[in-house]
Amino acid sequence: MALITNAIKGTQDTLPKESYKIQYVESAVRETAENFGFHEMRTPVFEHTELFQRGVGETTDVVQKEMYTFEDKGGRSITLRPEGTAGAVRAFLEHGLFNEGLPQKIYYLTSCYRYEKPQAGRLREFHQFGVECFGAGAPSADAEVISLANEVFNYLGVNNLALEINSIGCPECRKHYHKALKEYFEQYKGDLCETCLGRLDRNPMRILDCKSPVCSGIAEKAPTVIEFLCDDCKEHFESVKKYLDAMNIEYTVNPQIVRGLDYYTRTVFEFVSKEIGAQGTVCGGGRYDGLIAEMGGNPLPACGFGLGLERLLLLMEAQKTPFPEPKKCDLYIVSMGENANIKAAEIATELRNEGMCVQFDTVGRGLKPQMKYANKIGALYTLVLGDSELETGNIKLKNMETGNETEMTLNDFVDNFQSVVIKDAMSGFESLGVEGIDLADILGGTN
RNA sequence: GUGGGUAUAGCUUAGUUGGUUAAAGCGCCAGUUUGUGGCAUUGGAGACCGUCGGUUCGAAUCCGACUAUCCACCCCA
Repeated sequence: MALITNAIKGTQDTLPKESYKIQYVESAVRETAENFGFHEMRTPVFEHTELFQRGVGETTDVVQKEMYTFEDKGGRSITLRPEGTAGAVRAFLEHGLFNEGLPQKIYYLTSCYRYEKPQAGRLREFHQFGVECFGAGAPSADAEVISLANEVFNYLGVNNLALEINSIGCPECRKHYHKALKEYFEQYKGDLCETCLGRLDRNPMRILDCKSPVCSGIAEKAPTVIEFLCDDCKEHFESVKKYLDAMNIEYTVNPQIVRGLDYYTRTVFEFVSKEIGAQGTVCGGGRYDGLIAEMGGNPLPACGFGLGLERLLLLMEAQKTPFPEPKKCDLYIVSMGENANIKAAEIATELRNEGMCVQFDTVGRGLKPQMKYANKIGALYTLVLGDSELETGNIKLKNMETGNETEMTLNDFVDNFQSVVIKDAMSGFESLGVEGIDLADILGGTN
């Protein structure tokens, strides 16, 4: 296939027949975030490369080998954001949001870019819903963001997600832990895999994450971070758990969780699924008390998470989670001849202004193909408009589901179509035994 | 970056031990019905069989390289 008709490796198109699903997910996360008092922040897709080097951490894989970095025409090194937190912190500092009352609770829905080899649940362009809670150091903040993610899953009806939490402590207790880990792993120096040997000096915590059976076997008996937490960190972690219990959120403590971004401190967590392949982390996050100071601000605690929308969609597909049906065409006007088509345009404009979805012929086809098309797009009603209708002013409105035709004058139709549709929709719902219909829903939220 | 699988129409696939015009279903367009969709039926459009090279009288089929894609490692959402 020609280059220009191929999307870039690791990117995806969302086609019109699928887009209602992602729109539904987006509206769900927005609504949930707003209910928690978080407000949207939008930042540019690209930033100075240094921002991510500093924020995400020079030694991380993300920075070392996965960034889309290029030089712009002014000679600046620019990078497409590989994650959302660094840019959010930058904007927080740049606009002095710390002066607008703490905590500042923000969320974002953005694309992220990482140069990785694509596989199930891993793309080069992917989309994240993320939240950040700036200036909140109490354990209740950790629980709050976890709870927000949890509510998103509840809202969407996603289940079988395991919440795993851990505390990796503050820099002070981690220093002691690193030392202990190194001592432990050095006993097994001969057995560790090559990558883990390298990790031994740089960051022994990563060995805990190794998937090699030998290393993970050794890691199983390694000392856990939790044993090395200082009193403050220990108390913080215990308190987070109390909040989670109070909020009725199930979790397991997994001492093996080590996040790959350098900025995390204390609480880290993941929501993990076994149903979407090897990349099972749908949502990951935690506390990053050192990051704001690292970026040049006055020290402020913070926490947040990132949630992969593609992975969430994969999970919903795997679980056959129902999506609300997308809005269909209320009326298709089958027109014959130019005069009728012009009249159709006039009627369509009027009804569209009332919030109805109305379509008419733009191809120049005959009656039958137009009927077929109306059927294909799922039009609820059709109305045939030809010379005789224009002359007499009488029309037949056809309900495409039942096939019933109702005779009326064209003027009556234009005035009353909206209420006809509503009445039919109501009776449809009643026959299903559904109660408490919100009129605004039926009208597509236009009133 | 390292492995493994796959590559035939828009989609899902068939294609014999290599044999001449590459097949079907769905979808698309149109007719059967001079003004009424779904069902049925008939016809039509649509594929240099991923690309390049090799073996052969002859390659969708065998071999090689490349590319793309999927899955896994690594890492992460």
